[in-house]
Formats: sequence, C-alpha cells, structure tokens
Amino acid sequence: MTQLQEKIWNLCKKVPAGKVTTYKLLAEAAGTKAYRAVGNAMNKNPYGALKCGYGKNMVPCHRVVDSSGHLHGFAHGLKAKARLLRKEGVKVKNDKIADFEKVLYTFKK
DNA sequence: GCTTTGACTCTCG
DNA sequence: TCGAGAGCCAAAG
Repeated sequence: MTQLQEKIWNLCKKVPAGKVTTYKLLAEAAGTKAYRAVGNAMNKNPYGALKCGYGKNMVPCHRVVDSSGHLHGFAHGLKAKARLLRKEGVKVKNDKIADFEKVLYTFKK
C-alpha cells in the first residue's frame, strides 16, 4: 500500500457515523489534489468494501461521496451504500445525500 | 521510465 | 438540467 492511501484511510476513519465526506475534502485533508487517487485507494482498499464499517481498521468508504453529495460508483452498488448510510442516520434520496450539507464532515484545521 | 487507467471535479454545450 | 469533454494526481502495468 502507499502513503497516500494510508492518509486517506486514516482520515476516513475520523469521519463519525451519521456523517459523510467527499473525495475532494479527503484529498485536501491528505495534502493532495488527487481526487481520483482517493477513490482509487478506496476501490483497492485491502479491508474490502463490504467490510466497511466493520472491524478495528474499518474504513467507512460508504461515508465518502462526491463533491455534490451524490453517491458515485461503489463496489457493491450504490444501493447497499445508501442503505448503510441510512442505517447510520444519513438520509439518502435517490442515490444521493438528502441533507448533504448537514451531514457533511469537514476536516478542519 | 513512460503509458494507461480510475469510486473525481470542473467547465462548456 | 443533463450529457460530454478536458484537466488533474497517483498507482499499476
């Protein structure tokens, strides 16, 4: 794995349940502008997309959406992702975050 | 070491 | 408002 991925995952893990973040914010927080690389890291995440939110080194990739709060591609489908988010208290409407601005988690400082 | 690809984002039509 | 194209960075081949 790479340093970038480690950063991304580390930041991802900081996102509390019921909150979501964007690839862009993640990249920025990681100190890079490689938005694509962020998603790429998630896609290749060694923890497995299905295991998102489970386990110690969990990487809640399902809490990561695009810059518009819209659920972009996902390994098992956006439906499962949306369902997980709803389960955590995030309102998902038509494969996109309903209260995006309200549940959006930003890495301040 | 160069080329290809990608869970992205922005801009233009 | 939706769709297509270009730009971008990093990892893999």
